Amino acid sequence: MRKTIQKAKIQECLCSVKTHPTAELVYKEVKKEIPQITLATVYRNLNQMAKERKVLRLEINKEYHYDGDITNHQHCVCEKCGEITDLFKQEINDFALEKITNFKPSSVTIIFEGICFHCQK
Amino acid sequence: MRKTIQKAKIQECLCSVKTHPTAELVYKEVKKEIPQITLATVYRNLNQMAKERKVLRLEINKEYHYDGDITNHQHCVCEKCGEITDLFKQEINDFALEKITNFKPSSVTIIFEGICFHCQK
DNA sequence: TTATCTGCAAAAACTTTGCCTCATA
DNA sequence: TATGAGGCAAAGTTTTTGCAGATAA
Repeated sequence: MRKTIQKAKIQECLCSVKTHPTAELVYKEVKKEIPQITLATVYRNLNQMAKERKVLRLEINKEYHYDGDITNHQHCVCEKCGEITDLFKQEINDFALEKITNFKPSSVTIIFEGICFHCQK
Repeated sequence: MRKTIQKAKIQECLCSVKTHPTAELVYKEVKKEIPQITLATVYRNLNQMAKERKVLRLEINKEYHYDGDITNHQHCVCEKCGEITDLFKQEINDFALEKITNFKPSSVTIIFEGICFHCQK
């Protein structure tokens, strides 16, 4: 895997936000600094990085969302506004992994769907 | 919501399998009994049933997979063969829901990715 | 130098939608 | 018989792919 400016900026972009952007959003952001970049390049790099577990890929509402934070955590998705927020409860993952048998998990994905703090008002 | 043969057969199909089929697979199955049925009808009904929480809709590998079992459980997805199996550990969901704050969850989705029992050999 | 990566454009895959007809209630 | 549902075809969205030229090592 060769170092390129595109790759570096994509990773930089993902690590600097907590919004779990889609490839499209990463593209728009990175394009500000590298105008000639294409969506295909963004997809290719994000896929590669996800495969190497350098970023997290979530499937939410029929789109891939990416997360630069690869520490174990969970996600909350608001059914009203669509916002994706993090929940850091390591013990949830630990508990879940403890219970599993007959299957060798390499990852656990835990997603809560519901109404976020703001939309509850 | 009006009763139709299509709807009934789709639900029947989902409830009789443990394979978490996609709309396409449900379509192929139901088509054996209702040859004139279309994929669009299957999608429309599955979406409706998912919204009414009569079936479960999972997003796995960029496809919707449907589950006729709406009791609380978890899913294991094999990274080799793609098989989706159920894991019934109610306590995992309970534990997860217990830990959550500032968010009103209506559902929890817990997916383990890894290598299934068969592919481990 | 050479193998990998990017940009561009086109294709692919999955899902939804519009419109008209049919059938349930 | 009135309205919701299905069939058909087309469109929409998101993601992937092939190829030729560019670039990192």
